[in-house]
Amino acid sequence: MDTLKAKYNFREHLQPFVVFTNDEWELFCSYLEFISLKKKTYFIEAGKVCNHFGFVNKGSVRYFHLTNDGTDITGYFSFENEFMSSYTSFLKREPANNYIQALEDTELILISHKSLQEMLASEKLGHKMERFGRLVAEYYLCCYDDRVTAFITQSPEERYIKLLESGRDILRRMPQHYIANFLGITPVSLSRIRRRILV
Amino acid sequence: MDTLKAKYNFREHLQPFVVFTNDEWELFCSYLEFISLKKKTYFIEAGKVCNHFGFVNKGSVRYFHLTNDGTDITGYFSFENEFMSSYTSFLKREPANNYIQALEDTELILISHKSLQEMLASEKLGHKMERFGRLVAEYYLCCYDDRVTAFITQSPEERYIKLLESGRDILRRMPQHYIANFLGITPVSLSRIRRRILV
DNA sequence: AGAAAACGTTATCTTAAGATAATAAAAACA
DNA sequence: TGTTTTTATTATCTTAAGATAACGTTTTCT
Repeated sequence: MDTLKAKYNFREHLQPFVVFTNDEWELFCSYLEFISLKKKTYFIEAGKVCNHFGFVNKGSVRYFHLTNDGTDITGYFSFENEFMSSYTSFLKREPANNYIQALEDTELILISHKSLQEMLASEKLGHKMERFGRLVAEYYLCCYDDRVTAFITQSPEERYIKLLESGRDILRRMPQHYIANFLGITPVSLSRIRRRILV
Repeated sequence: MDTLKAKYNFREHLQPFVVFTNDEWELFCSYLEFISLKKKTYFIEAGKVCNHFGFVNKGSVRYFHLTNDGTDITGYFSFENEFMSSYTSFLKREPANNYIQALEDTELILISHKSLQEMLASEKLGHKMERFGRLVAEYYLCCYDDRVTAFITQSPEERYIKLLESGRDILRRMPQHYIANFLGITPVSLSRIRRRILV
């Protein structure tokens, strides 16, 4: 991985959340880790504590759950230039209840929990990192809020149509059965919905 | 409302998120507003921007959506000693898509968006308020994450049983048709589920 | 206390989702 | 290139959820 380019790209995509001075940026970068994940390998597995918060520099990942009867249910995706973590596990220091798997060869920029704590506690970066953390959490909170609202106010068909209208990457890049899981239905059911709304 | 007692209680319940020195606390308090909400009145209505983040000192509130065909769908509740806001609207400064209504005579401690911005920008409170905001957002993020996971991995019946096992306040204090909405199903359907699991 | 509203259950009917299996097409791979 | 594997659709059957209405009970209101 070209870490120089990766850093540059990361800084770019951090702008909506935090803008660093050059000095701060150098310090911040000293905490970063860069890893590559081969297709189909795991970033985190259920039962293990997620120790990193990440940024997808290249590639994409899939979040999924394994239910008691062994069914694989996809809950979310992160594409390049998006954050990625088993966030609840990372924050609570509890075992994750989901897996995160690379869907293609993927480059990640990681911040370990320990590094984050150090930055939060540091004189130079602390304040800015608190803000960064707040804005990231708020951003995802709003996303989750939308999603919960969709589950309680809309039918599966309505949720799918909304997703279509949103034009999100998911539609172009993910197989349909993952999308079905994401919408809270079975792949067979989504296939039927698609036929229904075509007529 | 006894604002002295309310402040004391608020400080107590803020502890998991932020611990203020006495000086900081005085300053913080100078930004607070105290209001009482009569039963059935609204804290926020859909279409209006939510300008306050609140804490329920006494009473309880219900969050609900009105769908296009006029159906009222309850999405959430806040009881005493919990936070309360149309958070997405508050954060994004966009019109809310939901209502928040007092279920009984309710006492609220409020922070206006303007006050919060001032605190965040202030020398004395800024850093601590960033952290406070971060921890609150993270807390709710985890709650939402659980809820979304329940929607995609569990059946309505399983969700209800989990709720039963959780022993949450909702069960004791909310009418069943609100609980049904909260679980993403109709009241009639919840009634059937209850009968099913009794046998 | 009496009237009105809200609530929970039940019944009926309709609709759609889950489970499962078969099939065909597309993609991955080796 | 030829072979798996993955994917999407379709069919059948079963199950449960939505819509609606009726009913009795409880709660709220005045």
